[in-house]
Amino acid sequence: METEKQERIINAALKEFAQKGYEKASTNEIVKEARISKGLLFHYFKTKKDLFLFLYDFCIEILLNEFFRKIDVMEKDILIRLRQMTLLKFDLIRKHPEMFDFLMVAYGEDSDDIKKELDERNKGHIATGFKMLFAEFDASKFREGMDIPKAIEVISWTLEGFSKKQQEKIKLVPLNKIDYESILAEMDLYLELLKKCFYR
Amino acid sequence: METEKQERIINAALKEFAQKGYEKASTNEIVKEARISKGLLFHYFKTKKDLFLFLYDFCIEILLNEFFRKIDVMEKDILIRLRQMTLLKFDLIRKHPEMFDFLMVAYGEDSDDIKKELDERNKGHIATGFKMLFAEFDASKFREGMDIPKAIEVISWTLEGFSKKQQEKIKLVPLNKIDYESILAEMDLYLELLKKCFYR
DNA sequence: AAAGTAATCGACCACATTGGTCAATTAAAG
DNA sequence: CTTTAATTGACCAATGTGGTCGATTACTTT
Repeated sequence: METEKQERIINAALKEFAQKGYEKASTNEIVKEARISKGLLFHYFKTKKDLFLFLYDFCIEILLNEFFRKIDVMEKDILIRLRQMTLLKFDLIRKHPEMFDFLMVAYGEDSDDIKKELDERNKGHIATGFKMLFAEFDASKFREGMDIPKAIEVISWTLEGFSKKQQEKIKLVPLNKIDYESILAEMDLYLELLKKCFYR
Repeated sequence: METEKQERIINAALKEFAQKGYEKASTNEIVKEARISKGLLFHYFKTKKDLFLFLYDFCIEILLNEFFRKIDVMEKDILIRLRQMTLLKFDLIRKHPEMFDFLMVAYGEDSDDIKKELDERNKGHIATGFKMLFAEFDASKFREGMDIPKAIEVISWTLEGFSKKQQEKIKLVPLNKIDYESILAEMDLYLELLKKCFYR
């Protein structure tokens, strides 16, 4: 099958699911957007559920792989590591916005039809990866008497809050002229502030 | 009309809208849950839209009023003020969880049918209230050379992140035995940490 | 060229659900 | 006893659903 048609189907489906969630998403809309017939869609994916779960695995595979491949586990400075993770996240959103949106919606999905399958898959991903990200950092950089786990949480929440704020701003601007440099610079101001507070 | 029946209708509608959003919410489900006839619902609220907007105004009135009535605008210590606001939010969620959930969903609603009306209303609320909350605090408490607006954002994001974390925990526990004291105590640890960093 | 096979189509289906109506019944008030 | 208000639920046209299937097209293989 031509890869271009494949892409059309995948993109159409991602978009539809991301926009409306599993149940409200319409296979009719998907085939319309992908410019294929109803029959073809159900020829390749036997059911709506199959389609959804295929997309899920597909996106996880790509996004998570890219994330873990690029991350530098040798970096022992937790502040830099968190900064790096945030940057990676930004990149993924920029490069694969549809996949990212889809996964976000899938994560919050609670339709009985797919909940079980989704939970199973998540156990693997979440448990496997995200513990590793905070392991073996250099605790000696923190000030004495500092509650380090709490400090790390504060940093994470700050980065998260900042990201969300930027994400909302970006939605209102034409994509071609977004000044990533200045966003990055601003983020570093927050990190500098926290560094002065938390580090020796 | 009996207040008890009123409450049944309101609660049923809040629950349904909060659960499924405006469009997916079913008037049939609402009347079933409220144990009234279809006709009666549309006798009081001419359309689904009317019902939704009534609920919105109803909840805003109650929750926002309660919030602004209880908040102490004389408190000049921004850390204490933010702490207070978080506590108030906790209280509101505990006392009116359905209303809170409903407003959260309503806030993210983007159905064409109601978007216009919702935006109009929001302009008023958001603009009016939330600027005031950060006005006239005592900036002299901060360390010299500190970027105060950024510091305040960090505090806000921390409180937000902490709240969300607790909210998720709470969902998994039977409501009767939640230890609010210890949650509060833990929150104060974060605030203490930030105070040491940001204040003189 | 013929035969076979895989890709593709779109009309069609049975079914569920929707927001909303309305003539009729019951309950309350004057 | 009459008037008025509250309340019912069967009913409606419309829309949309996920999925099927026999027919058609396009491509290979013989």
